[in-house]
Amino acid sequence: MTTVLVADDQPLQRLGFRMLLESQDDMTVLGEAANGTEAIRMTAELHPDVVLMDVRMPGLDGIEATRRITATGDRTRVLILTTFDLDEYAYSGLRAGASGFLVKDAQPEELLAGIRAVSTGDAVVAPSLTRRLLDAYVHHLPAKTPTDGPEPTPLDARLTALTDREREILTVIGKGWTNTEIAARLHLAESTVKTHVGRVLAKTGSRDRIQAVILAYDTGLVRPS
Amino acid sequence: MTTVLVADDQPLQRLGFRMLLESQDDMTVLGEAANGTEAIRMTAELHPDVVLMDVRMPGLDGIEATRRITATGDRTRVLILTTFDLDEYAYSGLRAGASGFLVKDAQPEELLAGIRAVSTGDAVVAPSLTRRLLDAYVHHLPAKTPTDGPEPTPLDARLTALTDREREILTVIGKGWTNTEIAARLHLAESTVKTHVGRVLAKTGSRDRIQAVILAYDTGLVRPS
DNA sequence: AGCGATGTCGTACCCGGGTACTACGGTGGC
DNA sequence: GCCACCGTAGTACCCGGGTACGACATCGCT
Repeated sequence: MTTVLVADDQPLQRLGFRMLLESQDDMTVLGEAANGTEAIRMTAELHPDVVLMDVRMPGLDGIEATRRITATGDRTRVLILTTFDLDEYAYSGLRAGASGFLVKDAQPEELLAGIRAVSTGDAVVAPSLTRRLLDAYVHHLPAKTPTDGPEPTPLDARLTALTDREREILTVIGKGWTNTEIAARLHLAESTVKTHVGRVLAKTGSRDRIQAVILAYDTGLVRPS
Repeated sequence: MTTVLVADDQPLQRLGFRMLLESQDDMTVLGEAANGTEAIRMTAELHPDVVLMDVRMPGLDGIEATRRITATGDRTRVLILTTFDLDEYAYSGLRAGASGFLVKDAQPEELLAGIRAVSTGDAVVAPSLTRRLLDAYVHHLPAKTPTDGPEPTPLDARLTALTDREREILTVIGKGWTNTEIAARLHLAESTVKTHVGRVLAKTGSRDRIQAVILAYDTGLVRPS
């Protein structure tokens, strides 16, 4: 059963979503939020699998709400919806940690498929956006461009939020050390290690140390031996 | 009207495919096969335009069935489906004469588009595979004419001790999947997953799945995303 | 026909990992 | 002087991971 929180300032729109989702026997709507602040509070309270997040809302908008929700390291995934396929929303939304970005005029089936996808950890992007998103992405990727070479460590944005100590912890996590080993070799109490690890997971949006290991490799913080 | 034969050992999966295909007014399902042998027999009998072929089936598997079907010189095209984007399957599948190779968790639209494509003689490959497939191809281009060397196994010695299934398990461990997720996506009991994981750890000399993740990355079994 | 390898599923048990708190000393900035 | 941040440490609790069994079906090989 996928639990969903609907965040949209339009009551009628919320009702539409609720009707659609409740018609599915594998989905249930935990609640409705009318703005970003409510969405954050209700997410912390109800822990839905997925938050259906409208971009335009009075007060705290959907992008900022997404950023704060994903920053908690909670298991909740955010699927952003907007009326228009404006690029800047998509970019900032996905950078804010959203698992997906769809346009509101999509087919109901697309929306449902999108919710199911993000609930299992996958990501979805509206087809109308995919191409432009990919273009922008690959424009940032290539190491084979002869122009700019001085990029040894383009670390993931998620790593910049870490303190030095936390990055150190992430490094040894990436080496496969257990909490006990970390405590022994760094002359710390195991409880302290747990505190650090917990903060690293929260800040990087990793659900467990395995995800953190993968992140360490993907960002190059730890290199294959 | 495109006629399709569905070959998959999972009744539920077959039902899903049938529902999807029958909902299209330009497609119809001629029949369902639960293993490779049945698929071959029913293909010879019904002459479908396309066979939707699962890789993993009891008895004769999808790859071998594909080989025998395409060897008949019949007009029937084979579109291979698998749960994972495992390279060896793709290689051997396409070498077996398949017209396409898609992953099961693709969007229904992708699947439908794929069926229509192969029915008209085109070929389709899952986006997640395209890159590696191209890499492999260009790697085969320079001066090498390998007739018997389809197995690029520079893998760590510890990996050779694993069975195919166990290597699959290690791959998804490397992707950070939990046992519960593995069970769900591979249609296995969690106890079975635990058994596999335990054997993988024992054979690779890993004390826990974190070490296994590291091994998967170090050997290149899983590549940084 | 028998046998080993492989894949599947189950139960029972223990332990490390992760969370949710609280707490306190040091340090640097304003 | 105060406060935000950081690093340290503790307790209590729950759950997923890993281990150790046993069991059964299929398949390939001899």
